[in-house]
Amino acid sequence: MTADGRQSWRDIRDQIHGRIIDSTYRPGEKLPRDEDIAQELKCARSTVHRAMRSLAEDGLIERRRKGGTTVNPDPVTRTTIDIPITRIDIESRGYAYHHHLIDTMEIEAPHRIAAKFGNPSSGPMLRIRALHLADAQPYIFEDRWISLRSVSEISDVDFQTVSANEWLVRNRPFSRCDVQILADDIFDDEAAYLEEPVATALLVLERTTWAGDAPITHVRAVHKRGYRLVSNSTVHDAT
Amino acid sequence: MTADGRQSWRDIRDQIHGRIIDSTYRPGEKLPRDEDIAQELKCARSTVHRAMRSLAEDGLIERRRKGGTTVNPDPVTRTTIDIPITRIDIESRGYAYHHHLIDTMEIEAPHRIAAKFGNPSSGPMLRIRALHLADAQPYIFEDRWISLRSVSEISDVDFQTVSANEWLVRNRPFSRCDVQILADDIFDDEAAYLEEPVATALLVLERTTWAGDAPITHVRAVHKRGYRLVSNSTVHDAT
DNA sequence: AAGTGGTCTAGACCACTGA
DNA sequence: CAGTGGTCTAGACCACTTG
Repeated sequence: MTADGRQSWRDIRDQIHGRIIDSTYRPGEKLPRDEDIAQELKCARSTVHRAMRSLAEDGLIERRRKGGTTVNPDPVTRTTIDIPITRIDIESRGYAYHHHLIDTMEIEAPHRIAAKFGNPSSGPMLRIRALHLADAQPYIFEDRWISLRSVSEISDVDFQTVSANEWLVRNRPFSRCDVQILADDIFDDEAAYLEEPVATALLVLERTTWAGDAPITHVRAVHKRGYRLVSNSTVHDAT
Repeated sequence: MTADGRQSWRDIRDQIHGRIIDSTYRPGEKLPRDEDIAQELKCARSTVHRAMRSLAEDGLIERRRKGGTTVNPDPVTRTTIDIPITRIDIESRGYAYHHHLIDTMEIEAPHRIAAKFGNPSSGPMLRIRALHLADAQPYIFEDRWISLRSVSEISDVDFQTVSANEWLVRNRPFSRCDVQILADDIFDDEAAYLEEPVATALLVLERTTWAGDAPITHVRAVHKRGYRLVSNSTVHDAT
């Protein structure tokens, strides 16, 4: 509620949310039109729209033109995670950052990598393997494939100075990004670089990015034992 | 661009984004006021606002009243993940779902659990341990603590019929949720329930939720080997 | 073809916060 | 206390989609 007695979109959201919780609007069911809700709750339609968008972003409802608004029958816990540039991650924890380039090569991507892009003919790629160190201790091992066709400037970058991770994040906007998180058995070489026993399962992030339909990069980042991904604390200031 | 030649907020967003990429607006630097950008790009201030909100949601810029808009000096890859109700997760993969309640008890939370809520005196809690099965195979082991003070109705729920997971998601809206993702060594009992060797590290999700300041639940969910968390594919339809 | 959500505009006022 | 972003309103029109 604002100072002059008008309803804020948060109020409207909370009221609609309340009706979903108390089953006034049941899972799978259709809500009234925005305009009708606006009239009932005495606010502008755009305010209802703002509230609805918030609920839709949280995955509680689904909206379709002409189809109307329906309550998601299977609510989810939606959380957002920030994956920082590795150097920043390490420095923000108070460690000294070092970056060790292991090797690079230009080859055709093997099928399992091309498949990540959903495109069997993804062309020649630059493969970069590198180790990120925190206070001289291994922290993240990364095995990266970069499309030479989509990112041709990459040949001019000196990866001794800047990590591929940082260069790409800063210079290559992507329009699509897939992230997968898993605990994986690590391979021989990964184990060696991270100084862990071979059989150990560690936290792995696999990330694939595209610009439009063009593949940019796929990276497998194997994290040091004990690493935790932490969600952005989403506070929905409940009244 | 809309049919009648007006700029859509996506156009505006892409133009501003472009200026961040090409260093017209540099990391850490201040952008012009919304109103000035609106004049320059010939659109309404609210359209600029809409574009700015999108960029802020993606973590590219930071906005403050009076302080203005600044380019985030350390961009991140922001991704959202949906954690479904476990029954839905299993069924949507085509397996038969079963739920096995292991045990429940009402006790004061130990310090390590109370600490998750940031509150040493979180009161008496209900601890529930349960196993979720997919086609009769162990899938997720969950060790859950529920605040009896905040969720008093919980005593009336029959956890043979509905899992605590599902009941809470459907009936207890939360205003804050912390999620942590890690690959953890599993404990003796967890290993036994999941039929994995004791030393194995598996994917673990720890979730803590509050309603306002009141703790609701903390759960540690240990996932079957091979489990992958997959991000919502964010498509930023690039032009 | 018609209905519903999505967006844009213009203007007013609020609320936070940095100087 | 003044400046900037945040929100609300009313109205018009667009665009998607379903019947």
